[in-house]
Amino acid sequence: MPDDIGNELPHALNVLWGRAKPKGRGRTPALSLERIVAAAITLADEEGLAALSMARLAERLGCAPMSLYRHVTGKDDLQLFMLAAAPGTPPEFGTAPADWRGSLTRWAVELFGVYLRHPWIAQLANSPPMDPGQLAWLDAALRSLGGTPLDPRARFSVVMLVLHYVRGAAQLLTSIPAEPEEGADRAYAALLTELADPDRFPALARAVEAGVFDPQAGAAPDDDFRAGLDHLLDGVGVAIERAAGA
Amino acid sequence: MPDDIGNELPHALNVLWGRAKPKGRGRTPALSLERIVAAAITLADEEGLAALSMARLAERLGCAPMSLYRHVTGKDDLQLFMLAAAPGTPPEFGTAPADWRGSLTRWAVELFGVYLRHPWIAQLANSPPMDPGQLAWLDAALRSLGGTPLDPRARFSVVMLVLHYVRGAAQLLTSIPAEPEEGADRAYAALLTELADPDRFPALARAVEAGVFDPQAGAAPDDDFRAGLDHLLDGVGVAIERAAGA
DNA sequence: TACGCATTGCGTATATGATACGCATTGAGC
DNA sequence: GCTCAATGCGTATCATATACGCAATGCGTA
Repeated sequence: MPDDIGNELPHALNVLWGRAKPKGRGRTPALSLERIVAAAITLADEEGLAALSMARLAERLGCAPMSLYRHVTGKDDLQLFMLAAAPGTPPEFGTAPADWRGSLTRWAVELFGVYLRHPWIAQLANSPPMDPGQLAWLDAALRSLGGTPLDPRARFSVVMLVLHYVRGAAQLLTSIPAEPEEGADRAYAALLTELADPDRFPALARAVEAGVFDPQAGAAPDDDFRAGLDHLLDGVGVAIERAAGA
Repeated sequence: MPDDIGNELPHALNVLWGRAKPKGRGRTPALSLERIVAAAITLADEEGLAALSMARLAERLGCAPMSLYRHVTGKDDLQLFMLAAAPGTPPEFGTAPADWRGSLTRWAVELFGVYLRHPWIAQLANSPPMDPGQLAWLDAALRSLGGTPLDPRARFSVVMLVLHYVRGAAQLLTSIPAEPEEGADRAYAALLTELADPDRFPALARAVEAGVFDPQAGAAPDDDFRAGLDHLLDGVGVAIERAAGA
């Protein structure tokens, strides 16, 4: 790993990959990158990404806005750090687990939980993962397929498929307020009932009528997620059997 | 369809669903909602979502920034209009096409094209679709499954699965600059080669080594997309056969 | 034909936010 | 105790969204 890695890379990546300079003497830092990132994550979790401003973050940390810039080159940089830190560590399993489906399911469910806890991740992640945090998750997912006969390209394709599904499902779920809030908009289901004109949107109208959008009685909120995931993994199973037969 | 539909809804939705008031006399409008939305879409396409500001939009339209607010209540409103207009109309097929797989594939490929032409859609769409434009796409996808034995809930689940995949794949593709641009960062593949330490990320290192991230010689850019889509539809096929057998 | 007013266009002002720049502060090592 | 590097932060600037109200304008009507 040569040390000229990121001459043109965002500052955050250089730090995350351990190329921080060993600063010695000087004033004792009252702030630290870890504290800043942790506070930023908490703020985004509690009040949404739109509420995350340098000023409000500084307020929470009890420091002046400009103090943050000693640890972070800018807001983009901060957001990269947040993306790397928030997901935590992926589930552990060996290099070639016997039960690929169980492993990958666990991975997906845990990642789903991450997205639900930090909905802003989905709004932020526009660039491909390049930090150690996200690459660890990616590696874990690839490892879950280590015991299958799939070739590397197919494995990656499967992992991306699962990743996109997890992300999309979480984003959809967090964007729909579960209950008709006191003040604002009625429930999504009720709205669709009014808007889905059977002449204009026949299939949609039938779905609404069948109660697809009504909250399921006694169902866990991630039941729909699990059902879709199972469809998806059925397809992966087909590909695996095909590769095994070939 | 009662006319008190959207007392608490965003202004854009009321307009889109045809509840615009029949204004009569007055000064002849030099601006129109259509022109504003079209210009906003062009701007976002050409310079990215970040470059879309009311001031820059007004500049392009040759009007003062505040003039826009006569047609749109705010920037959020404008973005709703953009989301409704940009996708255009979905592919046409009957209520119960015989070839569900062909229909759904066509739908997915066309939607993929929409996302590639307008990458900002993926960054914007945080709320569930409620405008006629997006509901038309949703309806078309549901119709593609009209001839299958899947129940309504399963159909919706499948459509969401495809939608999430299309969105995620397009977002990933547009976020990676194909070639190492002159100025900035090297290609993603080269970067991963340096960062994927085999001890820390064994599965990822193996994938990199196998050339998963290298551009395929003589392959269309959407080949990877089609491959993933086929995996996905295999899973749908399994579900359909299961439902047919039951 | 001329007038009145509804409706649009826009100038001004304000609030919020990101961040460049440079000075003040402080504490570890000499 | 002194020095100086590194931190904390005050001030200023620029971009942006948008409230508010006046000015411009042309249709319906007298």
